Amino acid sequence: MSARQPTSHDVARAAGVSQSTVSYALSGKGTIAPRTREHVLAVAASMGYRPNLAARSMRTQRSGRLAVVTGATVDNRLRMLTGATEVAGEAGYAVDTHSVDGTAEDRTERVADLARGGQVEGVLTFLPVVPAALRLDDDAAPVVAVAAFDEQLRTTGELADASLLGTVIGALVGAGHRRFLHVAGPEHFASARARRDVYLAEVARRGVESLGVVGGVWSPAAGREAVLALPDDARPLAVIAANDHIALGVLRGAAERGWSLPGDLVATGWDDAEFAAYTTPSLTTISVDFREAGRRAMRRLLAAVRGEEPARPTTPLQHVVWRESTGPLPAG
Amino acid sequence: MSARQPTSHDVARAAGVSQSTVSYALSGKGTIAPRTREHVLAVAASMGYRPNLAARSMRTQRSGRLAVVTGATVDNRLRMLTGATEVAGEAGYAVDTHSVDGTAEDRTERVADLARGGQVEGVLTFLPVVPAALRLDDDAAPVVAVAAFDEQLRTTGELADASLLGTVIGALVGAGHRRFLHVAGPEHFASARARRDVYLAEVARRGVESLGVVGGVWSPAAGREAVLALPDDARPLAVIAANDHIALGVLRGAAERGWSLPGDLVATGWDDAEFAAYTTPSLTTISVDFREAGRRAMRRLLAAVRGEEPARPTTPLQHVVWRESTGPLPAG
DNA sequence: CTGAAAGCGCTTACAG
DNA sequence: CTGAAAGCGCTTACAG
Repeated sequence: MSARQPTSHDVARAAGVSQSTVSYALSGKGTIAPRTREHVLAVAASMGYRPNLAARSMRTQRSGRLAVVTGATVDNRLRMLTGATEVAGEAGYAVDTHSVDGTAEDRTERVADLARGGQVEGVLTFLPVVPAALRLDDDAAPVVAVAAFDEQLRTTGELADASLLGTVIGALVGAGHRRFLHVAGPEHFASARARRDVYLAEVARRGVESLGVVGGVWSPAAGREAVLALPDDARPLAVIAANDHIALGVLRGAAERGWSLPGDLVATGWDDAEFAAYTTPSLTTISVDFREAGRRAMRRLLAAVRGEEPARPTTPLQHVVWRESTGPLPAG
Repeated sequence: MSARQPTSHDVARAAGVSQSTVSYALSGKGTIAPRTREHVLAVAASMGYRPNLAARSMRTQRSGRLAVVTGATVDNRLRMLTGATEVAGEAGYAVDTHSVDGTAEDRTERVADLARGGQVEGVLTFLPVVPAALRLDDDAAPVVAVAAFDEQLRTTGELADASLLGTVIGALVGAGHRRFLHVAGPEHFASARARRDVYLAEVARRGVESLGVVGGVWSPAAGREAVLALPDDARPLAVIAANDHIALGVLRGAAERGWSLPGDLVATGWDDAEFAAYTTPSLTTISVDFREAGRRAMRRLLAAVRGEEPARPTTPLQHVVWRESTGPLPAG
């Protein structure tokens, strides 16, 4: 057995100073002579001293911990988590990951529990919650929901920004497409609702035909079934899928019917998943910088924890990537 | 402002007992009269009491925290993280997520830092580390590496188990295939090495031709380039890709050359990614239960933390899923 | 069966 | 500029 972690007391003894001097030297807070400070720092480093966070947390009454809530659903949350963890670490926070399943109400309850539990200073959730069910007292930790979309809740709306779909539909109309179909994501995702709403507004505004909105899950099966359910004379058709997984199912459904792209059908996805450039045909989609989204979400949570106003990021998180699944388009 | 979190002292006052009695009642450890215990529990619950983990940790000299190390790479780690978090939570541990980038040496250094830092009781890494570089003292926290493959390191070898590839190659040979190619994953992944080794052993053992081992990254680009680099007379060929992303690139490369599956080429992947059932043709692959892999990895870490022998799981984590990309096979 | 008390390792007024 | 001391909220021998 070797020695346990050195404490500030051990460092003090080795440096020939008092324990409080060690603390002041390390924090840089008190009025410490530069020579003393450097000496203490050198001794602490040579001993491999690391402050005990539990003790610090007890004394400061701040846990130094933030919770991030994720779920098992397959999507881009690991990249968001990566970005969020980076920013939290730079700010001196540890991130506790919580994996939550169940209904939206279950998840909301778990998030509320975390915010009220006093173990964390803030909660960032990557899963939709039900704002009306998220009853938090004044002393609960702040909650930031990524891509949630409600006034009561602090939110990072950028992932729910669907405005680029206007660009996509505009270009397809410009290329001669007159009939559209939307395969939507789950209703409780703000991003899915926003994409559906922009789709409906765009087809109405541009006076083109819509065969409606179908789907409701982030799954290739939804896209495949949407195409298989179409009448033969639905062609030519432009299918706007709410994400790349759904769009992949659209490609698959078209292949099963013997419909070819882009002649019978064109398709678009969302997210620029790793597979999107390698399907046949490759998928036109909207690329999203999820890692940066995670960074921004965490910055927003940190601002809430500190009671500051969050910085309003200006650079866009999304851009359109045109590929083969939409066929040739007029330049512009 | 409302009141801060109640402490065991507050509960004691409200229940008319001493603070130590509250502690014994909650932990169930001391010799507490059942009536007293129930009363304390009821009062604590009514006040919404939650023990301060920092204080507990300070007193018990155990942090109650485990670190999980992930990275930004796109793969199935979120599902593994989900499983690991579940098991840790059930065991009363909080999980700190650390996102690490850089070279294998950088990552190893970060993992070693975490193990030595004294803030966590154990470290689970989903990224490969360099065992030789992971110099840990006796008092460092135990490290478990998922799919690492070295004697020095505790490891969960199941994800690196490539034996099912023998089944796959056997069936393909039985169907008449005589020429194979392997598109491998990165050398520092134990799973990639194991798949390559089984591939080489199987083609040698069965006396079929191998065009070699190419690749080296978990990316569709590697699969696509491998196919584009083949001579025209490589057909008919069976391509064994180290994962589904690579296999997707193989499909794409074949499409670009005008080669059809399964006539000119058959292909297999690994992981059963969500897209694998929806490519055209759909992908024969080896399905892996990543969530269960995460659970088992965390159980292994918990066993190491407790100094126990880990349970040896018996149910398989992987199974072959035959789909269109390998064409029709003889029954059996 | 219950309570008084020590102590985990810090931070931070306060005294010198 | 430095040190002695209090106290954060628990757990756990120990005394009664």
